[in-house]
This record gives sequence, structure tokens and C-alpha cells, in this order.
Amino acid sequence: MLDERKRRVLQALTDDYIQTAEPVGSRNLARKYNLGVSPATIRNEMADLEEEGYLHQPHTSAGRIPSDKGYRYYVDELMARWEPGPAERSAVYREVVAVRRAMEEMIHEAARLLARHTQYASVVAAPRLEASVFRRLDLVPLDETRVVAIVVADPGFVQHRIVEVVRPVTQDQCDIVADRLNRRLFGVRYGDIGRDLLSGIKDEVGHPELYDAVADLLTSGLGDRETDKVYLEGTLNILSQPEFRDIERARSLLALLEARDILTQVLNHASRHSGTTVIIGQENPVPALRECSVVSATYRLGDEVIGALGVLGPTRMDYSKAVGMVQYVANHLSEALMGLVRGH
Amino acid sequence: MLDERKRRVLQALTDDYIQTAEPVGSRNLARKYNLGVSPATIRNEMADLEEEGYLHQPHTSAGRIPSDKGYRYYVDELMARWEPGPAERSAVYREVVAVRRAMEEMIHEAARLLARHTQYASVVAAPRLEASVFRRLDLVPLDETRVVAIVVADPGFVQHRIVEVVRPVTQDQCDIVADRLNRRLFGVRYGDIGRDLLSGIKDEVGHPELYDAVADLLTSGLGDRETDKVYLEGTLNILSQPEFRDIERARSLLALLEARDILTQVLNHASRHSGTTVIIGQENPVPALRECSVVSATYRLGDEVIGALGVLGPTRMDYSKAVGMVQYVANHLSEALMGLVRGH
DNA sequence: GTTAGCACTCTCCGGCGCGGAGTGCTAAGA
DNA sequence: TCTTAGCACTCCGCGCCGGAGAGTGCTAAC
Repeated sequence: MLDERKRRVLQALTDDYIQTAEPVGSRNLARKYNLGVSPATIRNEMADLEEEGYLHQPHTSAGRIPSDKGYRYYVDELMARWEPGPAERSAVYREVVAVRRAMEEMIHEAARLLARHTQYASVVAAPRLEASVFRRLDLVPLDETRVVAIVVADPGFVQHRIVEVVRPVTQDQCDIVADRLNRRLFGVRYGDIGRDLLSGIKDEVGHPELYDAVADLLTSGLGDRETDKVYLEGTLNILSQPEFRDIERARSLLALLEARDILTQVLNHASRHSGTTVIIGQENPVPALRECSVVSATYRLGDEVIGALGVLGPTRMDYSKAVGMVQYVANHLSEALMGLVRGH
Repeated sequence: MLDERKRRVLQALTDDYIQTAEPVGSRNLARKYNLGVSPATIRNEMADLEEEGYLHQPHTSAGRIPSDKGYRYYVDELMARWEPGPAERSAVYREVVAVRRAMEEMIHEAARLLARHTQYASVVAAPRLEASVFRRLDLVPLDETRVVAIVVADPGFVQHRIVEVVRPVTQDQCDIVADRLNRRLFGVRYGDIGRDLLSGIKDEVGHPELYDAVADLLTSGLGDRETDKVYLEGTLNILSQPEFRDIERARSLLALLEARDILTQVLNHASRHSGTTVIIGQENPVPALRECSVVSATYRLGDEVIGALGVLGPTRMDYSKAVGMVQYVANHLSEALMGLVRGH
């Protein structure tokens, strides 16, 4: 579609704009990037690129800025591939891979690292439980009608909820329910726990109501709230971006980010296709994020996609680094999670 | 020290400035608050108040602004007592007291509520464990050298840590260690768990290393990290304050808040004396918070102070409402926590 | 097809003047 | 002696203006 020279102009211009946040003029472009032609020629090319929708001018007699279409072309075809340097490699190793602790901690650390190294905001969706393996359930009565249910799943994953029942419950009853369920479920993949698997036990236990409540929790309840959990880090970085020098803009974006469900939505949208996804400006389904871009990738436990992580910044984003970093972190997080699974 | 008329002028001026964020002039003051004297007289009083350090002028020929000393006098002697209205009462009930779930959730909700109703940032220090009562320990092996230790304490409080050992450990060994410790510790106040209480068991269990690691966790480890845990909510509210219209200021404050240890420090400083504390501007030990005020109060479990909560805003803060609200929430949180304790 | 030259446009920025708000001082009144 | 009206003065904020700078599009020559 675009001839070689137009591609080079678009690439140089986008690189420059990403770096400086200032509209880029022909003279500047000719000086900094040796395109081998004069500013006048570049002007002509720029006019063509604008006509085709890849660039636009904030006002006559200003330099050009890439449009969303321009960024899209840049991301798909032009940008250089970014490779992690020693700093990034060692940081990922130290702060994510080496944390052989709870799964959640690793994921949280991944979010922090991503934010710190890209200088954008990072978003990480907490993992879906389906792929993890049930290990143990404990029921501890708090008082007569409230019981703490604690579930441990395989890659270092602990969750607890308080279950309320109407009929008073004793420690012994808790132990029986827990024991039966543990026998039945040990080693079972979380996503495979269903009503059928749990049937036939109910009559054996002394407190059917408790049993029901816990079974509910196991089949659906635990996942529900966790799926929506999103780690958000580096929101402050956004304030450093010149596009958010205007405080009202910054505020409305930050307010949006605070409402985590929007982010979940964006990440879910992204995690439909595995691999790395780049959503640029207008492409974003959420209207309020039309001036932002999101780079995201999925992470896995074994072969199964269990979550997504990404960075969010202005459309004028360093896509090359963002994509590279997100991919790198996603891959190493996946590996590290696999390393947590019992027996590895 | 100050005669009645000076007190009234200082009060009116502070009220006005808190509301409008604009330097207050004599004419304005005379018109809005019927002080019964002319602007000229008020001018004289204001000049006196300035000389004594209660007010200052941003520049000649501007109105006056309370100084830190002025705010201090206002807080200690002048401000009206704020009482929670139906909105606040019902919100506290619905969102904190009625959440009869885990302690942490309640506390987190308290932080959110405080932020929402004051429009400042809220800070809540997670409770010290000392006052809670041990109920149950569970040890679940993840793999041969890593064990999840889960501790349940009385007011609906669950924590877990991953413990690493060198010598491989089996499920049975875990069960024995847990069982011995549970027998010994059930019903013991957390703060009373010490080495002496745990002595004599070590030889009974099959895995002394695991025993040691868990004992360590119980005597010191669990508390350590939790004490530093701080819930921070409503940081965005700060951006709405006109004193932070300047983005750089806003950014540096937000960056400071992100480093939670500073907040812990401030709250700890405040929780030395029980009751409500107001730290105004310069009084703050943290230099970067010299333009902010913090209103905080302690919350209790029974008679014991276990944590602190507060709000943070510009020195031009609605102290009356802030103090009232912080107190109200602290009291009701304390009550609600007591209500969680087994048997109530 | 490329490029030098040129006229034109638009933003940014410092200087200027003006209106408004507020002050301090003085002198007259209670 | 305290209060207040009057007045001159100060300083900020704002709109206006003009020049410098950056960039463009067009034209004509190479």
C-alpha cells in the first residue's frame, strides 16, 4: 500500500513523536533521520500520508502527528522489535521468577515490575482458578453460625471466605464436611469441580446446610469474585505523561481506572485471542479510553490461558518497548507459575 | 489570649477560607458573617491577628489566610462540633457494621467510607494482632519443601504464609506439628504467644525444622508484615482540591502516599495517645507532608488499641467534619469488631 | 521527480495597561 | 478611646498586541 519512502517517513515521524510528544515537522525529520531527501520532498510525502489518514495536523502550520491509523500501521508493520536488556532480564528474574511464593504475590510483583519498567500504568488480571488443582479445604468455625472456609489450590494459592449458616454448627461437623470433601476432591482440577462430583456425599455429613454452602463456594463462589480482581500499578506514571498535564483529564482517567470492572472488561476483550494484543485509541471499546492504548498479553499455567496482563498509556506510547516488555513478562510469569506447580 | 471579637473574626475567616479556598478580605467577612462591625474594624483585628501569627497574607493587598497556628487555635477552640447526619449514620451501619465478615474486610470498608464521605484521602492501619485470640493453625504442604501455614484468629481474621524448609516434609508431619500447636494455643491471646509457651513441644514432633519455622511465624513473623499494612483510599480526592491543581505538587504527594511506610509512620505517631489527633501542616514530622493535615483516631478491640485510622488532606481541611467523621467511624468500627468476637 | 525559494499561517511568549479587590493610614465621629 | 468613612496605594489577573519561530503549500527551476 505505502511505498518504501512513505513507510520510512511514517516510521521516523512516529518514532520522533513518541519520543518528544511534539508535532514533527519536515525539516526536523530531514535533519535527525537521514532519509536522503530534502524537507520539501518529505513535506510532499507527509501531505500524501495525511490525505490517506495516517497523519494529521493539530492546526495548519504545525508539524504532523500520527493518527490512530498511523499508529496501527506502525505497530503492525514498522516498529523495531524491542529486546529486553540486562536490566529488564535481571529484574524479571529477581522480582518475579525468584519469588517462589504464593501465586498471587508473583502476579502482583509482575504488575509492579511492568509499571516500573515501562513508566505506564500496568494492569494484571488475577488468574482464573480453573486450571489449578484442589489440594485442601479447611473449615474453622468462628462462632455458631459463621465458618471460615479456606481453600488451598496447587500453584501456591490460598483463599478464604466466611460462610454463614442458619443452623448452629460445631467443630466436629466442620471437620466431617471438610474431610469428606477433601477425600473426594484431592488432586481434582478446579474447573472440573461440579455438582455431579459432589453428589452422594451430602447425606453422609451431619450438617447439610453447611455442606451446601461450601459446595456452592467450591463450584462457583470462589471464582466469581476473584475473576474480577485486577492488580493495578503505576497509575502515577500517567501523571508524568505530557498528554495528562491537564489535571481534569488526568483525574477522569484515574477515576476510570479506579473502577476496576472497566479494566477487567478491557483485559477480557484482549485475552480472547491469545498472544499479544494492541488496542489503539479509538479501537478501544470503552469510550473513555479513546485517547489511550493498551498492550496486553495472556499468561498461562501449562497450556491453559489463565489470565492477562498489560500496560495502559497514551496513544503516543512506546509500542515497541511496551509490546516487548509485556510479552517478556507474560512468558516468564507463565514459566514461573509452572515452576510453582507441585513436583517441578 | 484572644478577646472575643478576635476569636469570632478568626473563626469566620477560617470557616470561609475552608469553604472557598480564596484569601478572605475584610469586606467579604463583614458581609457574610454578621460580626456587627465595619470592614475597617475587621481590618484592624486582622492586622493584629496577623502580627500574632494566626493569619498571613499571600501578598500585600490580598485577603488573609489562616496560618498553621491559626488552624491550631481554630481546631482547639473555635470550630463547631460536627454531628453525623442520617446519611453518614446509615452508611457506617450498612458498609461497616453490617459486614459481619472478616475483620480485614470491615477495616477496608471503613477506609473506603471515610474517603467517600470526607472527600479526602483516607488511611487505615491494619490491626495489630496482639489482642486477637488464636483459634487454629493449618499446615498444608505444597511440595516437599514448601508448606502453607494458615492461621485463623478470633475476630474473623485469616492469614497465610508460605514456609520453606530444607528437609523434605510430609503431610503427616504437617498434621502432627499443627495438631500439637493447636492443642497448646487454642484460645490463647496472640500477644501472649511466646517461646516459653511453645517450648517442650518441639521434641514431640517429627520435623523440628518445620516446627521452628512455624513457631517463628507465630511469635513474630505474622505480625511484622501486617503491622505495616495500610489501607489507602480516595487518593484521587486529593486531585480535586484546588491546592493540588498544580500537577507536580499532586504527583509528588501521590508518590509519597504510594510509599506506605511514611503513612504507617504518621499513623503510629498519631496513635501514641489514644483518642483523636489532629496534625496540622508544619507539625507533621514528615517534611513532605508539611502542607497537609492529618486527622486520626485509634480503634480498639475491647479495651485494647489495635490500630489507627484517619484522613489526609490539605491544611485547608474541613476539620470539623473530618474530626467528627473519623471519630464516628473509629468508634463504630471498634464496636463492630467487638461484635465479631466469638460469643457476641 | 526533486528541491530551493518564498509568502503565508498559526502558536507561543513577553510586555503593557486596566479593572478589581484589598490593604493601611488618616482624620472625623461616637 | 474605640469605631468608621474616605482615600491613596499595591498587587494580581486578564485581555490585547506584536514579534519571533516553526512549519506549511505552492511555484518554478533543475
